[in-house]
Amino acid sequence: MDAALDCFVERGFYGTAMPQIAEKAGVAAGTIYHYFDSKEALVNALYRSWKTVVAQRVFMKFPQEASVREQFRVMWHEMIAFAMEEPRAFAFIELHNHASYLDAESVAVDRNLKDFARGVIQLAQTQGLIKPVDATVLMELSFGAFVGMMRAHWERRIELTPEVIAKAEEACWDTVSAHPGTPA
Amino acid sequence: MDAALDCFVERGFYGTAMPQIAEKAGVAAGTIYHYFDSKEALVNALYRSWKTVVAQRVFMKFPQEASVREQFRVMWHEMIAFAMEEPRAFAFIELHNHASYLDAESVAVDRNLKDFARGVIQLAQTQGLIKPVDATVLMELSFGAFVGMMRAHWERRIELTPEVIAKAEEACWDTVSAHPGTPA
Amino acid sequence: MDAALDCFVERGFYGTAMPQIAEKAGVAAGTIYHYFDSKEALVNALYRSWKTVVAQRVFMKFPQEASVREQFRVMWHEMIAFAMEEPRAFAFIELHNHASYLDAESVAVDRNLKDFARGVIQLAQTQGLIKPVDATVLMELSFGAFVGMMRAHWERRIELTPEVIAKAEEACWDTVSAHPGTPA
Amino acid sequence: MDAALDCFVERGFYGTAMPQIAEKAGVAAGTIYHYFDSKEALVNALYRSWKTVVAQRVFMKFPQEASVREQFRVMWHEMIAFAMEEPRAFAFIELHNHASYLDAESVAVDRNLKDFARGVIQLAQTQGLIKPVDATVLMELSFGAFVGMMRAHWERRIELTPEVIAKAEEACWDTVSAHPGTPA
DNA sequence: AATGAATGAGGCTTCATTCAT
DNA sequence: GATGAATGAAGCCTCATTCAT
Repeated sequence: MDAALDCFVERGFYGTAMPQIAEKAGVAAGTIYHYFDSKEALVNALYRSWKTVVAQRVFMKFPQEASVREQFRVMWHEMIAFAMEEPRAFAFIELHNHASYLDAESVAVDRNLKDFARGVIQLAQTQGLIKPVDATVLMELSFGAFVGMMRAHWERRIELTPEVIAKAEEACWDTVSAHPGTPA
Repeated sequence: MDAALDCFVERGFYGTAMPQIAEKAGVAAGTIYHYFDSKEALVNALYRSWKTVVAQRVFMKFPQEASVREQFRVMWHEMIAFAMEEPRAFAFIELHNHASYLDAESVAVDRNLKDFARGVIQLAQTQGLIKPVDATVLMELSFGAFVGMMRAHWERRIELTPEVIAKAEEACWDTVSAHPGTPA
Repeated sequence: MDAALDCFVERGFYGTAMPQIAEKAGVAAGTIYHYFDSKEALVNALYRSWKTVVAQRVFMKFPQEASVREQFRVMWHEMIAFAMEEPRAFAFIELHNHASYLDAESVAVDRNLKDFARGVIQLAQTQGLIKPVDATVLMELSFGAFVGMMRAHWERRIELTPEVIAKAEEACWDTVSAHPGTPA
Repeated sequence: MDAALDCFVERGFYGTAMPQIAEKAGVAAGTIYHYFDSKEALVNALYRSWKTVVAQRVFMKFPQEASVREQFRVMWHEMIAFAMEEPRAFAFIELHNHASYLDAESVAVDRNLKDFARGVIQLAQTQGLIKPVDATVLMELSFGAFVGMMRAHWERRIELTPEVIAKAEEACWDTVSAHPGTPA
């Protein structure tokens, strides 16, 4: 249900009432329960659905054979592209704290993408291209920087032109690179 | 009310019931209303209170005369120190999306610290020490990286040893530095 | 909701709890809110509904062509009939002070009937049949006398036999008549 | 407590909170309980106090030796005078339905004045000066007319000039008089 | 005597969920 | 499959009352 996304983005899980979602969707309140067992089931389905979309995009576009620098760039731009095309979905999955109602499966879907990214980093570390720091830390720093930028964009505190995006990507590469500042 | 912090951290604003807070605080539900007009007033007071603590720490310790590199390091460590000493407060103010219930004053307090950080960055940019990118973007990237790391720490996905912290700080400096990789 | 009438009559608007109404109606408390937005909406709907019933009765039965004396008698007996047939409704709309929660529309409905009655009096004054006193004053005196009698009846301090009613009607006619005491 | 009068007049007994009364009185909430055992005790004390004032006025001024017509006039004007001098007190005791919280003593005080008035009427009836109708009915009609007029005055729907008051008094006399329309 | 913080029951209202249609 | 009225527990908040100061 796409209406649920709107509601959850705006007021969070607990702040959203099922009748509100139903109204925005143009259906009766009871109808939702034909498709989802409960409010939690709905939010988890929504979360998994969008997390999977992101993962699909990143996995599909990931250039296995390209250089690490290029791989980083592609992943980064893919996530930006998603965040720009589906701002509400991005805000929902990344700008809210879901800890208290996500089920095991949703958590697993989330870990999937992060594990993949960490794997890429770890591989690159063996080649000396990435800083010799715990890969999870680097991944979180890098992803956190990205999320921070997108949050500012969501709150209209910055404007993301292609140039800004490119510069920000370089800056994030510097975050993880073993040889930052080196021309791509 | 310190009990409110616990509750809000765990389940967010809408997910927390006033009686829950009262019980955790060991007082009657009605008592809270002697000190706060409403649940919203409470969450705003809490938010402002802790945001102010962070701002105080950063402002007090900020080395006006030191090098930009040193200034960055101090600010970063000051925030880390706060996040480690008051993990719940940090999780509350940075790991949740407060957009729908913060009042104007709370928003202003938040902007205060960010404006300060941006000012520091802008000044350093005139000296050519920081990347020539929109200062807000750099600030959000850097702060976002920090928050991302702390979120991973909060979720026990990474462990923050002094060494990891130092390395992470360097990585974040590389994010904004015009000459990353240069020894401090 | 007819149960609301019972409750409001007995303890007034503020003295009545929604759950009490729900219980008396044999429904759940929440059910009331499918039909009325709030307690105030409920009391206003109830007030308007009954005021309209009274107005309808008086308007329908009003003998446009009859003598003023006959018109007065008809209006008076129509109101008595209503008060006797629907004692709770009458007690609710006339024996309570609604000032603090009636909305504009409810006030308008009320004014409707009083304007009509005043108009009748004013017309009769031009014929010299009614005392040359401000029509509103006469109307309020007359209606007040009626309400006073009904209040005493409600409180079981008097018994209203047909004979008493007829005598009271005559007395009230004397109140407004320019030639009281004249045989009808 | 004079502040209580203001509150009760405006929103009734159940609609008024003790802290509101305390605030308006400029004292602490607890202070009220030094003088009154409960909210009900307070409202009953207030009711009795003012009812007694009215009774005192009427009894004191009642011209035992004068004509019935004069007695009626005096009682009527005495009540008008009270209602004009203490409009809030009058509105409180006569414009609200107190049935659900008045105690036995308060009811007795009320009955006192009405019994007196009825006695006067009954005596006059033996002289053939008053209509041969149940005395209580006549008394309620007359008093109801008075209250109706004062309610309209309270709601600013009429203006009570001395002339209007005199005319209204005559009209009310006609209500009860066995020979209405006869010059005083 | 006066205070006002504290209480906790209870009031109004919302909401996730059910179920007869 | 879809509806939406109904439910009743639970949420936010108020309030009469108490009591330590």
